[in-house]
Amino acid sequence: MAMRARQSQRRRQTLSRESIIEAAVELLDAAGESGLTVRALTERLATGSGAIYWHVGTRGELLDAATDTVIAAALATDPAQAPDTPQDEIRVVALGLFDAIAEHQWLATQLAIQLTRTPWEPVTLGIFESIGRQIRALGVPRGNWFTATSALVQYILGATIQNAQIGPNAPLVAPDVDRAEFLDAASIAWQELDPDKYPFMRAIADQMRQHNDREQFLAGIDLVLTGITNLHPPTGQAHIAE
Amino acid sequence: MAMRARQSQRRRQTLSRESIIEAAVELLDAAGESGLTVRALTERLATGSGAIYWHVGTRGELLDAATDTVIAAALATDPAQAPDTPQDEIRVVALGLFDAIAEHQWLATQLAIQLTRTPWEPVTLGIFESIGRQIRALGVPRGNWFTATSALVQYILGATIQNAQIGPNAPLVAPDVDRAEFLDAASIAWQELDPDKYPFMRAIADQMRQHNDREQFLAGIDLVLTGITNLHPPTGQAHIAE
DNA sequence: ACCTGAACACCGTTCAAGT
DNA sequence: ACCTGAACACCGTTCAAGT
Repeated sequence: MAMRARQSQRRRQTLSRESIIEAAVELLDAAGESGLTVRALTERLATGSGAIYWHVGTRGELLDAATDTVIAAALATDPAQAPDTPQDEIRVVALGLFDAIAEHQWLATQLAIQLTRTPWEPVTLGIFESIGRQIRALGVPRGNWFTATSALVQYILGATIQNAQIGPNAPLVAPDVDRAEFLDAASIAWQELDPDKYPFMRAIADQMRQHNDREQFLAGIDLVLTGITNLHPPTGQAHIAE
Repeated sequence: MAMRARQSQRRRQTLSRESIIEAAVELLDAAGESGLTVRALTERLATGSGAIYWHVGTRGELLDAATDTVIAAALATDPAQAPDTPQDEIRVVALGLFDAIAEHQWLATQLAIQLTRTPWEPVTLGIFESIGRQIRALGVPRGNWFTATSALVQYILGATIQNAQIGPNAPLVAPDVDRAEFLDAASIAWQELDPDKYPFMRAIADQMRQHNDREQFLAGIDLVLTGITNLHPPTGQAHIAE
Protein backbone atom coordinates (compact mmCIF):
# COMPACT_ATOMS: atom_id res chain seq x y z
CA MET A 1 0.00 0.00 0.00
CA ALA A 2 2.88 2.30 0.80
CA MET A 3 4.18 1.33 -2.59
CA ARG A 4 1.12 2.53 -4.41
CA ALA A 5 1.16 5.75 -2.49
CA ARG A 6 4.79 6.39 -3.27
CA GLN A 7 4.30 5.44 -6.87
CA SER A 8 1.45 7.81 -7.50
CA GLN A 9 2.93 10.57 -5.36
CA ARG A 10 5.29 11.44 -8.20
CA ARG A 11 5.06 9.83 -11.55
CA ARG A 12 8.84 9.41 -11.43
CA GLN A 13 11.47 10.47 -8.92
CA THR A 14 13.45 13.32 -10.40
CA LEU A 15 16.05 12.36 -12.92
CA SER A 16 19.67 12.55 -11.83
CA ARG A 17 23.07 11.54 -13.05
CA GLU A 18 23.11 8.74 -10.49
CA SER A 19 19.74 7.31 -11.44
CA ILE A 20 20.72 7.30 -15.11
CA ILE A 21 23.95 5.46 -14.39
CA GLU A 22 22.08 3.00 -12.26
CA ALA A 23 19.60 2.28 -15.03
CA ALA A 24 22.49 1.96 -17.49
CA VAL A 25 24.17 -0.68 -15.34
CA GLU A 26 20.92 -2.62 -15.20
CA LEU A 27 20.60 -2.56 -18.97
CA LEU A 28 24.24 -3.60 -19.37
CA ASP A 29 23.84 -6.46 -16.92
CA ALA A 30 20.71 -7.66 -18.66
CA ALA A 31 21.80 -7.47 -22.27
CA GLY A 32 25.48 -6.64 -22.53
CA GLU A 33 27.12 -3.63 -24.12
CA SER A 34 24.82 -3.56 -27.11
CA GLY A 35 21.87 -3.60 -24.72
CA LEU A 36 22.65 -0.08 -23.60
CA THR A 37 20.93 2.13 -26.14
CA VAL A 38 19.78 5.65 -25.62
CA ARG A 39 16.29 4.64 -26.64
CA ALA A 40 16.10 1.72 -24.21
CA LEU A 41 17.33 4.03 -21.50
CA THR A 42 14.83 6.80 -22.20
CA GLU A 43 12.03 4.26 -22.28
CA ARG A 44 13.04 2.74 -18.95
CA LEU A 45 13.39 6.16 -17.37
CA ALA A 46 10.32 7.55 -19.12
CA THR A 47 12.18 10.56 -20.37
CA GLY A 48 13.58 12.02 -23.58
CA SER A 49 17.01 11.52 -25.08
CA GLY A 50 17.99 15.10 -24.41
CA ALA A 51 17.73 14.49 -20.68
CA ILE A 52 20.46 11.84 -20.88
CA TYR A 53 22.77 14.22 -22.68
CA TRP A 54 21.99 16.96 -20.22
CA HIS A 55 22.92 14.87 -17.17
CA VAL A 56 25.75 12.60 -18.33
CA GLY A 57 26.69 13.36 -21.92
CA THR A 58 27.19 10.91 -24.75
CA ARG A 59 26.67 7.17 -24.67
CA GLY A 60 30.43 6.70 -24.43
CA GLU A 61 30.63 8.94 -21.37
CA LEU A 62 27.76 7.04 -19.82
CA LEU A 63 29.61 3.78 -20.42
CA ASP A 64 32.69 5.22 -18.75
CA ALA A 65 30.65 6.49 -15.81
CA ALA A 66 29.02 3.07 -15.36
CA THR A 67 32.45 1.44 -15.41
CA ASP A 68 33.85 3.94 -12.92
CA THR A 69 30.94 3.42 -10.57
CA VAL A 70 31.08 -0.37 -10.55
CA ILE A 71 34.87 -0.52 -10.28
CA ALA A 72 34.93 2.02 -7.46
CA ALA A 73 32.39 -0.07 -5.55
CA ALA A 74 34.43 -3.21 -6.12
CA LEU A 75 37.59 -1.47 -4.93
CA ALA A 76 36.05 -0.06 -1.76
CA THR A 77 37.33 -2.42 0.91
CA ASP A 78 35.02 -3.25 3.74
CA PRO A 79 36.54 -1.29 6.66
CA ALA A 80 35.03 -3.69 9.17
CA GLN A 81 37.31 -6.38 7.88
CA ALA A 82 40.62 -6.87 9.68
CA PRO A 83 43.61 -5.40 7.85
CA ASP A 84 45.50 -8.70 7.82
CA THR A 85 48.72 -8.99 5.85
CA PRO A 86 49.51 -7.11 2.64
CA GLN A 87 49.16 -10.43 0.80
CA ASP A 88 45.63 -10.81 2.09
CA GLU A 89 44.81 -7.24 1.17
CA ILE A 90 45.98 -7.92 -2.36
CA ARG A 91 43.78 -11.02 -2.52
CA VAL A 92 40.79 -9.02 -1.31
CA VAL A 93 41.26 -6.32 -3.93
CA ALA A 94 41.90 -8.86 -6.68
CA LEU A 95 38.87 -10.96 -5.79
CA GLY A 96 36.80 -7.80 -5.63
CA LEU A 97 37.63 -7.10 -9.27
CA PHE A 98 37.24 -10.75 -10.15
CA ASP A 99 33.74 -10.94 -8.69
CA ALA A 100 32.72 -7.59 -10.16
CA ILE A 101 33.50 -8.86 -13.64
CA ALA A 102 31.72 -12.13 -13.00
CA GLU A 103 28.66 -10.15 -12.00
CA HIS A 104 28.92 -7.55 -14.77
CA GLN A 105 30.34 -9.33 -17.75
CA TRP A 106 30.41 -6.20 -19.90
CA LEU A 107 33.10 -4.88 -17.56
CA ALA A 108 35.73 -7.12 -19.13
CA THR A 109 35.72 -5.30 -22.45
CA GLN A 110 35.16 -1.95 -20.82
CA LEU A 111 38.11 -2.43 -18.51
CA ALA A 112 40.30 -3.35 -21.45
CA ILE A 113 39.22 -0.20 -23.26
CA GLN A 114 39.92 1.98 -20.25
CA LEU A 115 43.30 0.35 -19.85
CA THR A 116 44.36 1.22 -23.37
CA ARG A 117 43.54 4.84 -22.75
CA THR A 118 45.48 7.38 -20.76
CA PRO A 119 46.73 6.08 -17.40
CA TRP A 120 45.36 8.97 -15.42
CA GLU A 121 41.72 8.03 -15.63
CA PRO A 122 40.06 7.02 -12.39
CA VAL A 123 39.74 3.30 -13.10
CA THR A 124 43.37 2.61 -13.92
CA LEU A 125 44.45 4.98 -11.20
CA GLY A 126 42.35 3.37 -8.51
CA ILE A 127 43.48 -0.16 -9.29
CA PHE A 128 47.15 0.81 -9.43
CA GLU A 129 46.98 2.74 -6.18
CA SER A 130 45.22 -0.06 -4.32
CA ILE A 131 47.68 -2.70 -5.41
CA GLY A 132 50.71 -0.44 -5.19
CA ARG A 133 50.16 0.40 -1.54
CA GLN A 134 50.30 -3.27 -0.65
CA ILE A 135 53.43 -3.77 -2.71
CA ARG A 136 55.00 -1.03 -0.62
CA ALA A 137 53.68 -2.60 2.58
CA LEU A 138 55.21 -5.86 1.48
CA GLY A 139 58.66 -4.35 1.87
CA VAL A 140 59.55 -4.44 -1.83
CA PRO A 141 62.55 -2.16 -2.41
CA ARG A 142 61.51 1.23 -3.70
CA GLY A 143 63.31 0.85 -7.00
CA ASN A 144 61.12 -2.16 -7.82
CA TRP A 145 57.79 -0.59 -6.97
CA PHE A 146 56.77 0.26 -10.49
CA THR A 147 57.85 -3.05 -12.00
CA ALA A 148 56.23 -5.10 -9.26
CA THR A 149 52.97 -3.18 -9.26
CA SER A 150 52.70 -3.19 -13.04
CA ALA A 151 53.27 -6.92 -13.25
CA LEU A 152 50.73 -7.72 -10.57
CA VAL A 153 48.08 -5.37 -11.92
CA GLN A 154 48.56 -6.70 -15.42
CA TYR A 155 48.24 -10.27 -14.26
CA ILE A 156 45.10 -9.45 -12.31
CA LEU A 157 43.52 -7.72 -15.27
CA GLY A 158 44.43 -10.42 -17.76
CA ALA A 159 43.13 -13.17 -15.50
CA THR A 160 40.06 -11.23 -14.55
CA ILE A 161 39.17 -10.44 -18.15
CA GLN A 162 39.60 -14.03 -19.24
CA ASN A 163 37.41 -15.28 -16.43
CA ALA A 164 34.37 -13.27 -17.40
CA GLN A 165 33.12 -16.26 -19.31
CA ILE A 166 30.12 -17.28 -17.29
CA GLY A 167 27.58 -15.21 -19.10
CA PRO A 168 25.67 -12.12 -18.03
CA ASN A 169 24.78 -11.96 -14.36
CA ALA A 170 26.38 -15.14 -13.16
CA PRO A 171 24.82 -16.39 -9.93
CA LEU A 172 26.59 -15.09 -6.88
CA VAL A 173 25.14 -17.42 -4.32
CA ALA A 174 24.35 -20.56 -6.27
CA PRO A 175 27.28 -22.90 -6.88
CA ASP A 176 28.85 -23.02 -10.32
CA VAL A 177 26.26 -25.16 -12.02
CA ASP A 178 26.42 -23.66 -15.47
CA ARG A 179 30.11 -23.22 -15.00
CA ALA A 180 30.55 -26.97 -14.70
CA GLU A 181 28.74 -27.49 -17.98
CA PHE A 182 30.84 -24.82 -19.58
CA LEU A 183 34.06 -26.45 -18.41
CA ASP A 184 32.89 -29.85 -19.59
CA ALA A 185 32.11 -28.49 -23.02
CA ALA A 186 35.47 -26.74 -23.23
CA SER A 187 37.33 -29.80 -22.02
CA ILE A 188 35.65 -32.01 -24.60
CA ALA A 189 36.35 -29.47 -27.32
CA TRP A 190 40.03 -29.47 -26.38
CA GLN A 191 40.19 -33.24 -26.37
CA GLU A 192 38.82 -33.38 -29.88
CA LEU A 193 41.41 -31.00 -31.31
CA ASP A 194 43.84 -32.06 -34.00
CA PRO A 195 46.62 -33.97 -32.14
CA ASP A 196 49.27 -32.62 -34.49
CA LYS A 197 48.33 -28.96 -34.11
CA TYR A 198 47.30 -28.88 -30.46
CA PRO A 199 49.10 -31.61 -28.50
CA PHE A 200 49.46 -29.43 -25.42
CA MET A 201 45.84 -28.37 -25.24
CA ARG A 202 44.77 -32.00 -25.38
CA ALA A 203 47.21 -32.81 -22.60
CA ILE A 204 45.74 -30.21 -20.22
CA ALA A 205 42.07 -30.66 -21.13
CA ASP A 206 41.52 -32.68 -18.00
CA GLN A 207 43.22 -30.24 -15.63
CA MET A 208 41.18 -27.42 -17.06
CA ARG A 209 37.91 -29.23 -16.49
CA GLN A 210 38.76 -29.87 -12.85
CA HIS A 211 40.09 -26.42 -12.03
CA ASN A 212 38.29 -23.90 -9.88
CA ASP A 213 38.37 -20.36 -11.20
CA ARG A 214 38.95 -18.56 -7.97
CA GLU A 215 41.53 -21.00 -6.63
CA GLN A 216 43.33 -20.80 -9.94
CA PHE A 217 43.23 -17.03 -9.81
CA LEU A 218 44.62 -16.95 -6.27
CA ALA A 219 47.32 -19.44 -7.22
CA GLY A 220 48.34 -17.09 -10.02
CA ILE A 221 48.55 -14.18 -7.62
CA ASP A 222 50.74 -16.18 -5.26
CA LEU A 223 52.88 -17.08 -8.22
CA VAL A 224 53.37 -13.45 -9.19
CA LEU A 225 54.03 -12.48 -5.57
CA THR A 226 56.75 -15.13 -5.43
CA GLY A 227 58.28 -13.62 -8.54
CA ILE A 228 58.12 -10.16 -6.99
CA THR A 229 59.84 -11.33 -3.83
CA ASN A 230 62.66 -12.80 -5.91
CA LEU A 231 63.15 -9.66 -8.03
CA HIS A 232 66.81 -8.77 -8.09
CA PRO A 233 67.32 -5.38 -6.48
CA PRO A 234 67.38 -2.40 -8.83
CA THR A 235 70.89 -1.70 -10.14
CA GLY A 236 70.33 1.19 -12.50
CA GLN A 237 68.67 -0.01 -15.66
CA ALA A 238 71.51 -2.07 -17.11
CA HIS A 239 71.90 -5.79 -17.77
CA ILE A 240 68.99 -6.39 -20.16
CA ALA A 241 71.18 -7.79 -22.88
CA GLU A 242 70.49 -9.36 -26.27
CA MET B 1 54.12 -0.83 -67.86
CA ALA B 2 53.32 -4.28 -66.64
CA MET B 3 51.41 -2.53 -63.89
CA ARG B 4 49.20 -0.62 -66.25
CA ALA B 5 48.54 -3.71 -68.29
CA ARG B 6 47.55 -5.67 -65.24
CA GLN B 7 45.41 -2.85 -63.97
CA SER B 8 43.39 -2.44 -67.11
CA GLN B 9 43.23 -6.13 -67.80
CA ARG B 10 40.57 -6.42 -65.13
CA ARG B 11 38.96 -3.40 -63.59
CA ARG B 12 39.56 -4.99 -60.18
CA GLN B 13 41.13 -8.26 -59.14
CA THR B 14 38.38 -10.65 -58.21
CA LEU B 15 36.98 -10.24 -54.75
CA SER B 16 37.96 -12.86 -52.23
CA ARG B 17 37.68 -13.50 -48.52
CA GLU B 18 41.36 -12.73 -48.16
CA SER B 19 41.24 -9.41 -50.00
CA ILE B 20 38.26 -8.32 -47.91
CA ILE B 21 40.04 -9.17 -44.66
CA GLU B 22 43.11 -7.35 -45.87
CA ALA B 23 41.11 -4.23 -46.62
CA ALA B 24 39.38 -4.52 -43.24
CA VAL B 25 42.72 -4.58 -41.43
CA GLU B 26 43.80 -1.48 -43.31
CA LEU B 27 40.64 0.34 -42.29
CA LEU B 28 41.05 -0.77 -38.68
CA ASP B 29 44.66 0.33 -38.60
CA ALA B 30 43.77 3.69 -40.05
CA ALA B 31 40.73 4.58 -37.98
CA GLY B 32 40.21 2.03 -35.21
CA GLU B 33 37.27 -0.27 -34.64
CA SER B 34 34.66 2.31 -35.53
CA GLY B 35 36.52 2.93 -38.77
CA LEU B 36 35.50 -0.47 -40.08
CA THR B 37 32.08 0.11 -41.60
CA VAL B 38 30.49 -1.94 -44.32
CA ARG B 39 30.06 1.17 -46.38
CA ALA B 40 33.70 2.24 -46.10
CA LEU B 41 34.69 -1.28 -47.03
CA THR B 42 32.44 -1.49 -50.09
CA GLU B 43 33.70 1.87 -51.24
CA ARG B 44 37.33 0.88 -50.90
CA LEU B 45 36.73 -2.40 -52.69
CA ALA B 46 34.37 -0.86 -55.24
CA THR B 47 31.70 -3.44 -54.59
CA GLY B 48 28.30 -3.82 -52.97
CA SER B 49 27.50 -4.70 -49.40
CA GLY B 50 26.08 -8.06 -50.41
CA ALA B 51 29.49 -9.17 -51.63
CA ILE B 52 30.93 -8.75 -48.14
CA TYR B 53 28.21 -10.89 -46.65
CA TRP B 54 28.64 -13.48 -49.38
CA HIS B 55 32.38 -13.89 -48.71
CA VAL B 56 32.83 -13.39 -44.98
CA GLY B 57 29.46 -12.85 -43.32
CA THR B 58 28.54 -10.15 -40.82
CA ARG B 59 30.70 -7.29 -39.62
CA GLY B 60 31.32 -9.20 -36.40
CA GLU B 61 32.60 -12.22 -38.28
CA LEU B 62 34.82 -9.98 -40.34
CA LEU B 63 36.24 -8.46 -37.16
CA ASP B 64 36.94 -11.95 -35.84
CA ALA B 65 38.57 -13.00 -39.08
CA ALA B 66 40.79 -9.91 -39.07
CA THR B 67 41.82 -10.66 -35.49
CA ASP B 68 42.53 -14.30 -36.30
CA THR B 69 44.63 -13.35 -39.29
CA VAL B 70 46.78 -10.80 -37.50
CA ILE B 71 47.26 -12.95 -34.40
CA ALA B 72 48.15 -16.02 -36.45
CA ALA B 73 50.77 -13.99 -38.28
CA ALA B 74 52.16 -12.70 -34.99
CA LEU B 75 52.31 -16.21 -33.57
CA ALA B 76 54.06 -17.73 -36.56
CA THR B 77 57.64 -17.99 -35.37
CA ASP B 78 60.37 -17.36 -37.89
CA PRO B 79 61.72 -20.88 -38.56
CA ALA B 80 65.09 -19.48 -39.58
CA GLN B 81 65.62 -18.32 -36.03
CA ALA B 82 67.52 -20.65 -33.73
CA PRO B 83 65.32 -22.58 -31.26
CA ASP B 84 67.22 -21.29 -28.22
CA THR B 85 65.90 -22.06 -24.77
CA PRO B 86 62.22 -22.38 -23.82
CA GLN B 87 62.57 -19.08 -22.01
CA ASP B 88 63.71 -17.39 -25.19
CA GLU B 89 60.91 -18.99 -27.15
CA ILE B 90 58.43 -17.59 -24.68
CA ARG B 91 59.95 -14.14 -25.04
CA VAL B 92 59.71 -14.39 -28.81
CA VAL B 93 56.03 -15.35 -28.73
CA ALA B 94 55.22 -12.72 -26.12
CA LEU B 95 57.01 -9.96 -27.98
CA GLY B 96 55.28 -11.05 -31.16
CA LEU B 97 51.92 -10.37 -29.53
CA PHE B 98 53.23 -7.22 -27.92
CA ASP B 99 54.39 -5.79 -31.23
CA ALA B 100 51.26 -6.88 -33.05
CA ILE B 101 49.14 -4.87 -30.66
CA ALA B 102 51.44 -1.89 -30.88
CA GLU B 103 51.01 -2.00 -34.64
CA HIS B 104 47.27 -2.71 -34.64
CA GLN B 105 45.86 -0.93 -31.64
CA TRP B 106 42.32 -2.19 -32.23
CA LEU B 107 43.64 -5.67 -31.40
CA ALA B 108 43.71 -4.89 -27.70
CA THR B 109 39.95 -4.67 -27.36
CA GLN B 110 39.38 -7.40 -29.89
CA LEU B 111 41.68 -9.75 -28.02
CA ALA B 112 39.85 -9.06 -24.79
CA ILE B 113 36.54 -9.81 -26.47
CA GLN B 114 37.82 -13.08 -27.91
CA LEU B 115 39.22 -14.02 -24.51
CA THR B 116 35.89 -13.65 -22.82
CA ARG B 117 34.31 -15.98 -25.32
CA THR B 118 34.59 -19.74 -25.55
CA PRO B 119 38.14 -21.02 -25.10
CA TRP B 120 38.10 -23.17 -28.20
CA GLU B 121 38.30 -20.37 -30.70
CA PRO B 122 41.47 -20.17 -32.75
CA VAL B 123 42.97 -17.09 -31.13
CA THR B 124 42.83 -18.27 -27.52
CA LEU B 125 43.79 -21.75 -28.62
CA GLY B 126 46.83 -20.64 -30.58
CA ILE B 127 48.22 -18.47 -27.80
CA PHE B 128 47.72 -21.14 -25.15
CA GLU B 129 49.29 -23.85 -27.28
CA SER B 130 52.34 -21.74 -28.14
CA ILE B 131 53.03 -20.81 -24.55
CA GLY B 132 52.06 -24.19 -23.13
CA ARG B 133 54.57 -26.09 -25.22
CA GLN B 134 57.37 -24.01 -23.78
CA ILE B 135 56.09 -24.52 -20.26
CA ARG B 136 56.33 -28.24 -20.90
CA ALA B 137 59.81 -27.85 -22.40
CA LEU B 138 60.79 -25.94 -19.29
CA GLY B 139 60.40 -29.11 -17.25
CA VAL B 140 57.44 -27.89 -15.22
CA PRO B 141 55.78 -30.91 -13.57
CA ARG B 142 52.78 -32.11 -15.51
CA GLY B 143 50.33 -31.38 -12.71
CA ASN B 144 51.26 -27.70 -12.87
CA TRP B 145 50.94 -27.28 -16.62
CA PHE B 146 47.52 -25.71 -16.60
CA THR B 147 48.20 -23.36 -13.71
CA ALA B 148 51.54 -22.25 -15.08
CA THR B 149 50.34 -21.73 -18.64
CA SER B 150 47.22 -19.88 -17.55
CA ALA B 151 49.16 -17.52 -15.33
CA LEU B 152 51.73 -16.75 -18.00
CA VAL B 153 49.18 -16.28 -20.78
CA GLN B 154 47.06 -14.06 -18.58
CA TYR B 155 50.02 -11.91 -17.63
CA ILE B 156 51.06 -11.59 -21.27
CA LEU B 157 47.56 -10.58 -22.33
CA GLY B 158 47.08 -8.11 -19.51
CA ALA B 159 50.42 -6.47 -20.13
CA THR B 160 50.00 -6.51 -23.86
CA ILE B 161 46.55 -4.94 -23.69
CA GLN B 162 47.69 -2.22 -21.36
CA ASN B 163 50.62 -1.37 -23.58
CA ALA B 164 48.55 -0.64 -26.66
CA GLN B 165 48.63 3.02 -25.71
CA ILE B 166 50.75 4.50 -28.44
CA GLY B 167 47.95 5.27 -30.84
CA PRO B 168 47.03 3.73 -34.17
CA ASN B 169 49.91 2.49 -36.27
CA ALA B 170 52.76 3.28 -33.98
CA PRO B 171 56.06 3.62 -35.82
CA LEU B 172 57.89 0.34 -36.03
CA VAL B 173 61.26 1.68 -37.07
CA ALA B 174 61.38 5.15 -35.57
CA PRO B 175 62.30 5.34 -31.89
CA ASP B 176 59.62 6.09 -29.34
CA VAL B 177 59.34 9.79 -29.89
CA ASP B 178 55.67 10.24 -29.21
CA ARG B 179 55.97 7.61 -26.53
CA ALA B 180 58.35 9.85 -24.59
CA GLU B 181 55.88 12.71 -24.72
CA PHE B 182 53.14 10.37 -23.61
CA LEU B 183 55.16 9.17 -20.63
CA ASP B 184 56.04 12.72 -19.69
CA ALA B 185 52.41 13.75 -19.73
CA ALA B 186 51.39 10.73 -17.66
CA SER B 187 54.19 11.27 -15.19
CA ILE B 188 53.23 14.89 -14.71
CA ALA B 189 49.58 13.95 -14.31
CA TRP B 190 50.52 11.47 -11.61
CA GLN B 191 52.66 13.99 -9.80
CA GLU B 192 49.78 16.44 -9.66
CA LEU B 193 47.37 13.96 -8.07
CA ASP B 194 45.85 14.53 -4.66
CA PRO B 195 48.58 13.44 -2.17
CA ASP B 196 45.99 12.07 0.24
CA LYS B 197 44.20 9.88 -2.30
CA TYR B 198 47.12 8.80 -4.44
CA PRO B 199 50.36 8.80 -2.44
CA PHE B 200 51.67 5.70 -4.18
CA MET B 201 51.07 6.91 -7.71
CA ARG B 202 52.95 10.11 -6.91
CA ALA B 203 55.81 8.06 -5.52
CA ILE B 204 56.26 6.03 -8.71
CA ALA B 205 55.60 8.80 -11.21
CA ASP B 206 59.29 9.11 -11.84
CA GLN B 207 59.94 5.41 -12.37
CA MET B 208 57.11 5.24 -14.80
CA ARG B 209 58.46 8.09 -16.90
CA GLN B 210 61.84 6.42 -17.18
CA HIS B 211 60.64 2.91 -17.90
CA ASN B 212 60.92 1.20 -21.26
CA ASP B 213 57.83 -0.70 -22.32
CA ARG B 214 59.50 -3.74 -23.78
CA GLU B 215 62.07 -4.10 -21.02
CA GLN B 216 59.32 -3.77 -18.46
CA PHE B 217 57.30 -6.40 -20.28
CA LEU B 218 60.23 -8.81 -20.40
CA ALA B 219 60.96 -8.19 -16.72
CA GLY B 220 57.37 -9.14 -15.97
CA ILE B 221 57.71 -12.35 -17.94
CA ASP B 222 60.88 -13.25 -16.05
CA LEU B 223 59.04 -12.51 -12.85
CA VAL B 224 56.21 -14.87 -13.74
CA LEU B 225 58.67 -17.53 -14.86
CA THR B 226 60.38 -17.28 -11.49
CA GLY B 227 57.03 -17.82 -9.85
CA ILE B 228 56.35 -20.83 -12.07
CA THR B 229 59.68 -22.39 -11.21
CA ASN B 230 58.91 -22.03 -7.52
CA LEU B 231 55.42 -23.53 -7.76
CA HIS B 232 54.98 -26.18 -5.12
CA PRO B 233 54.45 -29.55 -6.79
CA PRO B 234 50.85 -30.65 -7.30
CA THR B 235 49.52 -32.62 -4.31
CA GLY B 236 45.99 -33.37 -5.35
CA GLN B 237 43.94 -30.19 -5.18
CA ALA B 238 43.92 -29.79 -1.42
CA HIS B 239 45.52 -27.19 0.86
CA ILE B 240 43.84 -23.99 -0.40
CA ALA B 241 42.45 -23.10 2.96
CA GLU B 242 40.61 -20.04 4.26
C1' DA C 1 28.21 -18.98 -58.07
C1' DC C 2 28.87 -14.37 -57.36
C1' DC C 3 27.56 -9.71 -57.04
C1' DT C 4 24.47 -5.21 -57.06
C1' DG C 5 22.29 -1.69 -54.45
C1' DA C 6 17.75 -0.06 -52.92
C1' DA C 7 15.17 -0.69 -48.83
C1' DC C 8 14.58 -1.45 -43.96
C1' DA C 9 15.05 -1.14 -39.09
C1' DC C 10 17.82 0.67 -35.96
C1' DC C 11 21.35 3.57 -34.11
C1' DG C 12 23.59 8.21 -31.48
C1' DT C 13 23.21 13.00 -31.40
C1' DT C 14 21.38 17.67 -31.96
C1' DC C 15 18.51 21.45 -31.07
C1' DA C 16 14.47 24.45 -31.36
C1' DA C 17 10.92 24.60 -28.42
C1' DG C 18 8.79 24.20 -24.14
C1' DT C 19 8.37 24.67 -18.77
C1' DA D 1 17.87 24.92 -15.16
C1' DC D 2 15.91 21.03 -16.90
C1' DC D 3 13.51 18.39 -20.18
C1' DT D 4 10.85 16.99 -24.71
C1' DG D 5 10.93 14.59 -28.99
C1' DA D 6 11.09 15.33 -33.98
C1' DA D 7 14.70 15.42 -37.25
C1' DC D 8 19.13 14.10 -39.09
C1' DA D 9 22.98 11.44 -40.52
C1' DC D 10 24.66 7.20 -40.17
C1' DC D 11 24.70 2.40 -39.14
C1' DG D 12 24.37 -3.24 -40.28
C1' DT D 13 21.72 -6.40 -42.77
C1' DT D 14 18.55 -8.37 -46.14
C1' DC D 15 17.03 -9.78 -50.49
C1' DA D 16 14.92 -9.47 -55.07
C1' DA D 17 17.15 -8.92 -59.09
C1' DG D 18 20.81 -9.36 -62.18
C1' DT D 19 24.92 -11.89 -64.59
